[in-house]
Amino acid sequence: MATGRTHRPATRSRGIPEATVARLPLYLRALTALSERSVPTVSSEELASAAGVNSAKLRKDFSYLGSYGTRGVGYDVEYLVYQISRELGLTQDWPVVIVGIGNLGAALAGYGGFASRGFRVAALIDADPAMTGKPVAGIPVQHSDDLEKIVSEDGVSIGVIATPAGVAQQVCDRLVAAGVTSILNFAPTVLSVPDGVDVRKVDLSIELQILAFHEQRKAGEEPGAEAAAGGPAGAPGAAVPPAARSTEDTSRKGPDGDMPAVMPA
Amino acid sequence: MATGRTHRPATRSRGIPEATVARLPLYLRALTALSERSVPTVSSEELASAAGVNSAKLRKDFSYLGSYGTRGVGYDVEYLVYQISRELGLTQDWPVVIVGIGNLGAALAGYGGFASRGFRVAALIDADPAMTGKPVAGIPVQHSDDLEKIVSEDGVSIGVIATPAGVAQQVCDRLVAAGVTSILNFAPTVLSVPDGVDVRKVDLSIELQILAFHEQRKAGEEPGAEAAAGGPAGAPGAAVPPAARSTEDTSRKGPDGDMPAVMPA
DNA sequence: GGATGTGAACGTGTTCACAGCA
DNA sequence: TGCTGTGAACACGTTCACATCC
Repeated sequence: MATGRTHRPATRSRGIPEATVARLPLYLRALTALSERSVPTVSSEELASAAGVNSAKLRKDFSYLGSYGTRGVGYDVEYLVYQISRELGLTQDWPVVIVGIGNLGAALAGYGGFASRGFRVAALIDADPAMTGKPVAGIPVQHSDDLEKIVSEDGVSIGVIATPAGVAQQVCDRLVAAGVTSILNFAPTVLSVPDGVDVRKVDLSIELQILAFHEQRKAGEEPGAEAAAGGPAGAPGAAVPPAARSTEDTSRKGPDGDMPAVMPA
Repeated sequence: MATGRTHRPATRSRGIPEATVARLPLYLRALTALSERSVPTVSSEELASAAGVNSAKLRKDFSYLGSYGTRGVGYDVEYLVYQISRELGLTQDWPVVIVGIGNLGAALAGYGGFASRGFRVAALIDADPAMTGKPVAGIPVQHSDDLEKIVSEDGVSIGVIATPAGVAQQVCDRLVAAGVTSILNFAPTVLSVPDGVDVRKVDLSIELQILAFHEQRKAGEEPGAEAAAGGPAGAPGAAVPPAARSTEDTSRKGPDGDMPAVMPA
């Protein structure tokens, strides 16, 4: 969803579509579960429903990886687990640093899904001296003064930023300068990075806002729902609309609910 | 990215593309920052760069909302803040419950980005009796026995699941039964919900896996980089490849790095 | 002049439907 | 027969480039 840039437009190599790459982890998880239950093979139909996609998409996705699978039978679970892992680069060890050990950083440090997928938390880093040395999820927190040393000595190429927004860019700059080339950003800021560095972004409040959008639509369009009047339900006594257009308001073609007459300067 | 279903294909209403909706919160954040600095107007160019998108996309996005903006001048910051907020449904108050108050749940409870966007944490819910009554981020944790009561009494329509994967589906079922129609899921599971309920999913390990994929590519294709041999760098001593195909291995057209000869049953 | 707003071209992703193979 | 693998059709999203209006 938020990759900094697609590295090179289509560097010769058999290009796996980005949308497919984003689903491989989903398939991998479903396959891992099957593997643990010692299921030997799955059909595209079964696997698709376990992963929450439709089977045509799944087959298409797999076709980009190669012709694994057997017609009339399905896919060999173990074999697919390996192929997808390899494709994603999970057959190698990825040391990761987490910067910013608040509640979120701590949650990430203790998240089981990392270790089981080839990711190793190489270090936890925080700027607060009071945290230094304190173990979080069994790993002692190190001070951010040592960030560069940690990254370069451990050959870390993936960094996770879980700091407040205000310091995220400078943490990012230091990580990049020290050699990190992939960043997962939880701070609600747009990070700017040089070419060749990937940034992915996870934003909790954005997700909620998208849900709110759809939620609002439901209320407005339901056959016999809540206090639905004309347009999208007249908001109850909550946030006060900030301000309005200065000069005219003719020619505004805002579809409905134009503006409650208020005024700035 | 992971909406349960597009509610109704295109229910008469002026449809705002999903991709646009997903970017509105981004614009809103950038605009809010400008508003706080009392900037009166922005050009699409300036705003786009603050939000991390290109200006053509931004203008197209805004054109779906209506003709806000003035040719030759730009957009009125306050006005746009209001219009986008309204479009997203943030001018009303959304009570939210968070279920599962571990580190992640606590991080969410304390996350400033909620309150400032019309979201109100109505309740924190956890199954552990030892947590009950304990305040987290200033809000006392309630026991999950009371989930239904809390949801219905407070008119909660958005629920956040931050529980372990094992109980996520049953928490989800209870939330839905109690009246929740939008769910933000942090548990690494595919939730199944009835029609009309939206689910969005945030998965930490998936994001890392996507980064790993690109990271691996970089190493393999860089002009003069790391231990690059032929194909995508021979993985150092890490995860052992799980298993191989049973019968043949002719006819496999796995593009490269086919399989290290091992065997299941 | 200098910006927005938008049709048209393009590219990406999804779905259909069926050929091909075990 | 039953499933995978995939071309072709379609839908969605992005970018270009320019007409339009302040």
